[in-house]
Amino acid sequence: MSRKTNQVNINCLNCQSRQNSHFAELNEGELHTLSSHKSCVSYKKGQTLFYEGTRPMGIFCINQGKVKVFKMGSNGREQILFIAQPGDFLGYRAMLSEEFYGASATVIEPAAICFIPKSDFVSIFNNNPVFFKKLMKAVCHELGVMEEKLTQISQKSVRERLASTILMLKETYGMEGEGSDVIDISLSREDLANIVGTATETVIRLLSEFKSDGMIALEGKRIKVLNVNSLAHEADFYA
Amino acid sequence: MSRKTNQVNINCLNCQSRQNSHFAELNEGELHTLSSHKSCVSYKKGQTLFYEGTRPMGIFCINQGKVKVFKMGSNGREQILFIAQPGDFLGYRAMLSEEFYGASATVIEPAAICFIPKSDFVSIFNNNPVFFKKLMKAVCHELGVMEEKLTQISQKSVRERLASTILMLKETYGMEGEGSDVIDISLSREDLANIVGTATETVIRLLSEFKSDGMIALEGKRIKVLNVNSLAHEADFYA
DNA sequence: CCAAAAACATGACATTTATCATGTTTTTTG
DNA sequence: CAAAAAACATGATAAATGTCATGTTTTTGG
Repeated sequence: MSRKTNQVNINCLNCQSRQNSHFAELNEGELHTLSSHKSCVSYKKGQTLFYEGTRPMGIFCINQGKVKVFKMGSNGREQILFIAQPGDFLGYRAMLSEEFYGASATVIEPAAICFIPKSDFVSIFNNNPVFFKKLMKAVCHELGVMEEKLTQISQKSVRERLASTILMLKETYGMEGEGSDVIDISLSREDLANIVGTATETVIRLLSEFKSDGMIALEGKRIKVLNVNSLAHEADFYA
Repeated sequence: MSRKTNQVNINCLNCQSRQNSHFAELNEGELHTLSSHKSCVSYKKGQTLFYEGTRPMGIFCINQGKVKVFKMGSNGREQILFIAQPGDFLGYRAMLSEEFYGASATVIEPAAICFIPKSDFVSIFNNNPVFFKKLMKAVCHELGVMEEKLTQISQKSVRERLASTILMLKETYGMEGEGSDVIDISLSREDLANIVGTATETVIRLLSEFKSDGMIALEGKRIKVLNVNSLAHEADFYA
């Protein structure tokens, strides 16, 4: 029985992660529909939820852990589009546009993730226009975010983008209270490079520079932000 | 009366451009709603429909002409997100996510464009779930396209992106039948650079190279595609 | 717990691409 | 139509970044 994935028992009704998700305001009946055919599984780092080019069969709802969503370029390098965390769900974009997955999703921190078949998900929003509108609003927002990323990557230097990415990671994955300046996410230098859109060596070099300049500290592979202002300056939030 | 814009009379019911738009399948009553408070205006090259950072009040429906949608970077260079043509409508993304415009829209070829107030547009999809779903599908598709663009701009060289852009422009704006290899859109070298995400001089230089290599011909500022295969090769559709 | 693999780090170097300068051609407009 | 402005074009140069090579450290798996 050396299975890599294992069933886990997660109840939508009292799922903590649901509070931060688009599912937050569903009623009991709808939650029951969601649960009726779902399967919940624990994943190890490195396991893949779905691959670019395959057909979506439902959505992945993240209860615990982190997942990178990325496209593979012809040079074999990944471009990470975003990093999903508990409360996010994945795969609905391709499902709603009735296309194959445009990206792959791989676990980067040990995760518990539920899979909800397409039909159940569809029946929720078919019967709940308010939910569907919230979903629409979310997708539209996402599109705006992606347009902003495109502009950044096109116009800013790697140095600026790295500084900006570090600040974003701190905001999004920084810990609460004490140690809130430590970026609490296990990202390899390669993954970081694939967010920024550059070579791994370049990220390593620039991190060293930022460290010499006292803007960050490197605790193993964790990054601690020491000086938000000068990082923001590097990120060209003014110039 | 030296007004730069002039009213024009466009009837949604027999609007040719509507056939290629998301409005294609609306019924007569819905078209009447659309028309009830709309205003239709002709625009000259260079006029701006809306500015990044302002509040959307409705949607712009393009009857004739072409419009570039772009974000302004801190360096003052534009990043063109896409070029809208008859049948497209603009501004609904920000409206649906209830945000300010994330981009500006400026006419690049003489245009006739209708403005439909938010309330009329909203009432259409509030009463027509099928239409709303089509809209959702379109936004999701757009998001996929934008993710693809992000990956391209992050991973491909300027040369590859220019070749790829030329092929895309030919597909999208090439003329019908005779002369289908001429890109029928009035784009300055600067605009082209702002699509590709590079400096104007670089585009000019690369166009010269492509010309020397017999892949394109330059007829004034128009680009004629001579060899699709070698352009596709430059665009790295294989390697 | 040890060997193997992966990740991290740094140097040397080549290449791409941006920037600046300058001149020509085309387009716009009074 | 002529002057002015904008767009196009090309050269010279510098800076940013990718690539390759190599060594060290950390992590992983049997």
